Amino acid sequence: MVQAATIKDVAQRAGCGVASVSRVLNNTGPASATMRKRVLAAVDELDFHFSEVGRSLQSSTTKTIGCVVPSIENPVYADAVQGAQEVFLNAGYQMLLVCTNYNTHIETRAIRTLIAKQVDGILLTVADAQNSEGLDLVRTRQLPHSLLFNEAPKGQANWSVGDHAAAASVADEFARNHHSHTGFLALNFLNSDRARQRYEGFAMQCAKNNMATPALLEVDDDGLDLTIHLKQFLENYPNLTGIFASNDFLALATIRSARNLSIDVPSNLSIVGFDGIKVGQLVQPSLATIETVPRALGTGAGKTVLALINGSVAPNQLLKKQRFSFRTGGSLAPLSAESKDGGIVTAFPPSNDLTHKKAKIQ
Amino acid sequence: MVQAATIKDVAQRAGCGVASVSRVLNNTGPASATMRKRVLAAVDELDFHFSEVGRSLQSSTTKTIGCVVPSIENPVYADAVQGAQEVFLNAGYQMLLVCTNYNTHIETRAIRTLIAKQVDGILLTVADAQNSEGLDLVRTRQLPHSLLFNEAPKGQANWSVGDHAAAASVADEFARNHHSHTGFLALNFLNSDRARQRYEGFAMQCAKNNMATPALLEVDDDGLDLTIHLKQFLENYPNLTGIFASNDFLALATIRSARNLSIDVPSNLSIVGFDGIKVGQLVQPSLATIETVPRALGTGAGKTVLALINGSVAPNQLLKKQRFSFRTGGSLAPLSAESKDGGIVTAFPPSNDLTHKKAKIQ
DNA sequence: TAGGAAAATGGAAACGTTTCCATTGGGAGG
DNA sequence: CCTCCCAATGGAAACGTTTCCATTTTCCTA
Repeated sequence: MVQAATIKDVAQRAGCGVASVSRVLNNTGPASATMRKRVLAAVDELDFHFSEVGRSLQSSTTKTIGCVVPSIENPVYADAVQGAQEVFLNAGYQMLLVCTNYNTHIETRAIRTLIAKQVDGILLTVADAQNSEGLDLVRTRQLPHSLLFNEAPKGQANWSVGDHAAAASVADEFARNHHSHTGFLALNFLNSDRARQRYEGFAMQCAKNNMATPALLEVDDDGLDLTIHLKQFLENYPNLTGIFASNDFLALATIRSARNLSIDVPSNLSIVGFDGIKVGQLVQPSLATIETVPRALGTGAGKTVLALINGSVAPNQLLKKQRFSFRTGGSLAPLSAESKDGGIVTAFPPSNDLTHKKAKIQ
Repeated sequence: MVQAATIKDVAQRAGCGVASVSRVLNNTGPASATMRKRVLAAVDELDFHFSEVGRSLQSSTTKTIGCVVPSIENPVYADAVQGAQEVFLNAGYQMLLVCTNYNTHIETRAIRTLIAKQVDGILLTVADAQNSEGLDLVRTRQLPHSLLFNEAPKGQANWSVGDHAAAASVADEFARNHHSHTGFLALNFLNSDRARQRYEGFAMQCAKNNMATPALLEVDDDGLDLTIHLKQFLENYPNLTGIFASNDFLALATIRSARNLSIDVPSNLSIVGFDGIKVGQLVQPSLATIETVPRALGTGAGKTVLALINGSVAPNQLLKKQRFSFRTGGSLAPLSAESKDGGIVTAFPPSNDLTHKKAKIQ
């Protein structure tokens, strides 16, 4: 690490005081033409650049914004993060990124560190917005911030999908296609308020549509092979004709597992995903899903934080209808009369056990 | 923004000098039991936390590492970034992330800013490692750094796939399957040294295998609809039986476009991708591709930078064979004898065939 | 040419740490 | 009881900026 020149070196070289250097370089306050020339020359010779650390200490602003998300391996978060990052960069800010892996302990510690680093603002997706130590810290310091993907209580800044309503619309689509026995497939159900809201929205709307309460299947890793889980799930719930997967990867993995089990999608089983990732449109059958706009959420939340920082007016939140939409796809088809009276059930003989107990499969 | 307490406030409250506070809190130097108690009490009452900015200024270390990549919308980079980020976090460092969108101007500016912020190290994927202003800056400052995905000249730190060799192995696979007329499909060909290296490695090995020089098709946006491009490409090169796409998304998009054109993959056209993204295994036909280990590259490069920072020994680079491997998949099939003597050529008539009749296009 | 206002300039304090060094106080050994 | 030593403690400098304010210089005008 070669030692960088400081403003003192420049002053010495230019034969002036540090104040003059600062004034010239920042164009603040008066300076004679000769002084300008001398300072600029010295800067050039020494390849001087300001130390942002010194500046931050003096100005108590770091031009840095924190961003906390569960994981950018999920393209939804990745897109949002990238969108926010671009907004920040254009405004002269840089972004400190932390991925928490849905671990609240990491989440809290990360937020603490970001505060200690004196970020000017913070963007965050927490595991549970109702109960987040880190979020409380941010709030009590009144640090400019916006939630991302999490819904916030009363008028607090947040950019979210509207998981409850979106999931409800999936129930409506199943109803429109005459499915009445459905399942909900979740990953990280315990660690994410979004997954829970999706389940609740879905279940609520199923009830409204006089459909059966959806059966719940939790999986705890996103390994690709759901085949065994799916087989067991379908054995436990032989009437099932549709599955709502809480994200598109799960949905695609389910389709593939169904293929392994020789269950045709959609004629024997309909699948709907959530998120609207790009590949969903490339595959065969194409994936019916909730299409979301993660990038727009990211840029929106980014702009909100910037507005909070410099006291300008925040951009409008997205209207409800712009936040998600149902995307039709080949993985969801109307339930045929044939299927209804047993077409697929032959493969999964009805069991006597009609109770909807939770199918938690390790 | 509520004003945070400083070490002076703590000292005042505890009725001691700031030096004592520092000693107690950092466990450096002696302190009496009563002093300890008083300081700790004051810290508690004021909810004091050190300002990392003040610390950085004094210690000239920021516990921050920069990371510059083209885009985390690409899961390959996202995985690598996340891996590195975890390594950093475990070592007590945080990560400043910048996405350049393959724009060298942004790349250079970002690196400049990171240096001004006095990051302790930097991880970077540049557009062209042979000619990168930003990389030069990093090198002349002797800032601890590692390249990621870029290959570096002579013993400089880098964690890369080995694009040339990997692409060569694709040529070998095509040869093994009796394909001799192939195409190379590239995105960002002009902006990425990786894409060029892949093409070169592929072309070189094609030549070694006595295959035709691969036809090159560049596309300039990653919109999903390659159909028109593909149609034209196949018309221009009617003998083509295999396409090597420079990443898996392009490969999947190509398969889908082929489907639109009623060209069956793999019986009429074989496709091989690059990267080995997860969904490649979920789709039908599964994607033959070069499987890479982006996460391992990210963690490796992260550890290398940390080692460079604290002078310890860097982890071993991955051996060549561990960096990539060919993953077989349903999208690549042997060219059948039938096809060879005209079976598929009906769909792709030789240039002397005037009919140019293709199976149901568009 | 003297006077004065405006322009130019530099010194120093402040931001929040750590650490060097000097000072204080207490206890043990003579 | 006096020394001496060591533990404990606090003051102050240093890190790299910005900015206030006092001082010097310049340049007009009377």
